[in-house]
Amino acid sequence: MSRLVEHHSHKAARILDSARELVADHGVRKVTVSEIAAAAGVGKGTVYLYWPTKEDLILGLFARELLSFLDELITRVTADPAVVLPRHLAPLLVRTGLRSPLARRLAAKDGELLRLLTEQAGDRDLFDRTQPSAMCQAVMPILREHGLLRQDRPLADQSYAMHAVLVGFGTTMSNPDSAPTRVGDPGEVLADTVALLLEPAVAPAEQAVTAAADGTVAVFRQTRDAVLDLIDRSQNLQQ
Amino acid sequence: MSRLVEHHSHKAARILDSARELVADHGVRKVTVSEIAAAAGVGKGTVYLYWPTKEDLILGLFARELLSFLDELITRVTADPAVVLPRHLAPLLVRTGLRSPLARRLAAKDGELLRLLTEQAGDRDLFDRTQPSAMCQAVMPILREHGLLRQDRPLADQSYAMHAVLVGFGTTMSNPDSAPTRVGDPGEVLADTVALLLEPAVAPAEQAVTAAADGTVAVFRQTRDAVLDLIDRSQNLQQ
DNA sequence: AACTGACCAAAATGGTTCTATGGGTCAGTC
DNA sequence: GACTGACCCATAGAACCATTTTGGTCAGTT
Repeated sequence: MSRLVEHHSHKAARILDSARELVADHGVRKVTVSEIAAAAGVGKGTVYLYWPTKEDLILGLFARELLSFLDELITRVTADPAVVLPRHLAPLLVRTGLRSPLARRLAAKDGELLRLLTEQAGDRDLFDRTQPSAMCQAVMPILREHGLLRQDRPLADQSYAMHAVLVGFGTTMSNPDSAPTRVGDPGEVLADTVALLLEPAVAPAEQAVTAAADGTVAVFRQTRDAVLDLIDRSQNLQQ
Repeated sequence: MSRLVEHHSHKAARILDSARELVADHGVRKVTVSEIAAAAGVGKGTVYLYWPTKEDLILGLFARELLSFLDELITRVTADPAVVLPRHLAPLLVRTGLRSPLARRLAAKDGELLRLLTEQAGDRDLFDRTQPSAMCQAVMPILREHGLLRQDRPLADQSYAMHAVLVGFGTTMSNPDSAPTRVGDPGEVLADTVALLLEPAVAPAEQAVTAAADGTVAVFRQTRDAVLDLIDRSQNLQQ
């Protein structure tokens, strides 16, 4: 039984789709519940059947984007454990992040969205866990433990560098005009950068890669569960 | 004969010092010419003896910060050509940038300062030239030409990667709380990152390093001249 | 010549009043 | 039970106006 209201209600699904589109285009502050309802082809009261407040709707929206993000990561890593190799993981994280419209709005400093995400302690905790720094902190030790990272540098330095590289490439890839040169595929440059920086000279055994993939997926699943919990909290109780 | 008015007038020097401090603390919009004059211990009319408008004063301020930045780079590279090695140059650029209060305000999106710097075409050109992307675009080909960069990757990719790394480390170093781990000296991590990423396996000859340093200093001098030209334009004609 | 600060006029600001907006509710409908 | 949209009321925003502020000037002083 799915915990997502849109899996049980077509109208709820349409409300979320409309909300996502409007908020991505105009930002939280500029979008009204009336507009969302109109775009979804439902009455305004219908929105309040599913979400207690506008704020809960927006939180639920952001949480679903995170869910998609995590599901993409989990799906890709489960299908091919080699995806956790830094050269594959870094471009995947950045590319998937860049395809998340609310995350991009957040990165571009949408004040109202940031305020919503950080005013409740529980929500802030989740928000913090989706930042590149938390991802690096959680995942890098696992990669290191299984030999996917070179062993001749301190892990703390490697985590810091990975974080800085993700931030730098994420920022530059989201604003190509700021880049000094045009490159074919920035994701490939990132892959190469991370490979040179972090990967060992000798490729790790397949078993080690698989073990690292399992560990990484476990972390992603934990975060995913926390996201589902937030979604539960933001919806009205289902009958 | 120096083109900087503060080298000829003690009062002009005090005005600049006061302006720098006030703008660094409060931002352009919140600071008045009266406050600057009072803090400098001069009459308000005195400010207009040296600068035609408030805007010109602020532009002159920013230009002087750039001048300091460039002078620091030129001084260090001239003193020790090895400073142009990527492992030394990258931390130098980031550290020196982080010690520039107006540049930091700009990075933190001080709207009024950004508006001032970009509304005149000539000023915008200069502003653009001080961005990391322009620096990379101008300097990387020189390093490559003299063998300071590995030759097994396209130069365009290397420039892009260097830019992304500078942006990522600059952003993270200016906001340590956002980092995943505490590291002793982030500048050292940056140095190591850039060395692994860009430097050739075999260290270049000393002559090559010196030649690269000369070429790099020439580029910095050109930018420096442009900055001096802007300073000239922002001051009242000297008698 | 260098400098000052009173002065001017334009712009900004703060306060008040009035109108518009929008989050949320709920009686009525299907 | 699911849904609707008129309605309510708190808040935001617009318009207006009086006052204050500030960029820039310049007659007078040293």
